[in-house]
Amino acid sequence: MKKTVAIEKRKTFRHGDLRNALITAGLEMARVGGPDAVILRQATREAGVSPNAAYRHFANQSALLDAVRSACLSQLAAAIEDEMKKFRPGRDPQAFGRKSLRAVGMGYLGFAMREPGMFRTAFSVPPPIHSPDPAPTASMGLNPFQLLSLALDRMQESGLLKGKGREGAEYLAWSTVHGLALLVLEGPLHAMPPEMVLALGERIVVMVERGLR
Amino acid sequence: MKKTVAIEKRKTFRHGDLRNALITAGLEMARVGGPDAVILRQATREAGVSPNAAYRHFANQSALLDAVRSACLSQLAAAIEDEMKKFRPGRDPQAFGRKSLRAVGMGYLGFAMREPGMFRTAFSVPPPIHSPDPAPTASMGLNPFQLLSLALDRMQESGLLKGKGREGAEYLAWSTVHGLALLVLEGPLHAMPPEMVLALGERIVVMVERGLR
DNA sequence: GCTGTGAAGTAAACACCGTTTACATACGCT
DNA sequence: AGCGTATGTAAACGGTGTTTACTTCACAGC
Repeated sequence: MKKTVAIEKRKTFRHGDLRNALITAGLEMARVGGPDAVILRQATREAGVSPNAAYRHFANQSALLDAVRSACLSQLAAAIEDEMKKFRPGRDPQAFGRKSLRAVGMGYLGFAMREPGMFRTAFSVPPPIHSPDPAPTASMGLNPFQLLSLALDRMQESGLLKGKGREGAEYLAWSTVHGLALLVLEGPLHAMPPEMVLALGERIVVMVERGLR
Repeated sequence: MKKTVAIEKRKTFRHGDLRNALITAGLEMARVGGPDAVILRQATREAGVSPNAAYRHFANQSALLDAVRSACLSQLAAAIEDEMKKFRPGRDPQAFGRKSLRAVGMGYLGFAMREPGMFRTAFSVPPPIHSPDPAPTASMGLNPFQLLSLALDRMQESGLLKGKGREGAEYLAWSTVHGLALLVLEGPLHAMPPEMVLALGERIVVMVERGLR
């Protein structure tokens, strides 16, 4: 059986948009098989191009993977945003803060379960630092880390988090959800049914909220 | 410069202990470079044996990696045990419970920082389930998960954890520390100085203890 | 003590991967 | 029109996992 609907041989010598085509192919491979599945030669094959053509657009396969990872991070951010947009400030600031934190946690975890390959790819190898993220694709333009910070800020503003509790709270909250996601995806919790995972997720967000203060 | 002190050509046709030799070589590769660095051919080379000889002892490279991962898990368990052995029951059961939980968390995190390659290997691909672990090397014969359960049991016995709080607490506590370890090892917290990581670790254990109840 | 049988090694090959070097094409600018 | 350069191709190299066919030798049973 042939993959990818048959690659029609293009007529033009130039591809026209090879760089994007490679990223798209890579993204799909990441979606299906995680970071180790993004194979440079395979991407060129799907783009209907010779293997080394890729090197006109990426220094090496690692650079391609970087681009794919960036795309994965964007999708994760978008998933979190979707979850956050369900709530508006309203008249109870504390409830808004809590709901924001919950949205980040569950959006994160939900994406990990819905798109394990992309999630694993997003966090495969070190993106040097979280500050200058070159892919703010999602509509708010914030990466997952910044979305979490936003939620924590809301909690602080509403008085749910006092001064000392706010410092570095990103790291604590993130660690918690990230850890659960990975234990479920590729750790010993692999066989746990999704509804139980989500229940754990709810509980873990509560634990963070209570434990941070 | 030659690696591994020069492989002396053995005189006997049989190697004698090839399986273990391959695991040992693989473990060292994992230590240095993580799961992706355990290369079957390289292992046979270091054992002074032809590449396909490995297939007399392992079905494929994945099977070799499984064995190496199992060894990594054992080392992690041993590191946690070392941390736990620093405390004995004493006359304050609650303090003992708290110290036990802290030992598990910090032992886990400390190993991750001291031996990133082994740690990443230990949790690379799914060990099907956590129950029938074929490598109880550490002296108590408990795997990391079981050591955590033990610590939580102590907290429960001492009254620090009431009935409902105890259920599934393993997953919550583990997620937290595991997440921090991975964010530090291969995530956006890559550049964080170790002392700050340890401080976060202390704080996270407190958060768990307080958040669980 | 001889033998034969099966476990444990070797040799050679295959397909696939990333990457490099040398060459071909055609786009777009002057 | 012509040319420079960005973008493609062809062919090759070394490394990987894996398979197939052959060789060696330790040891059990006569």
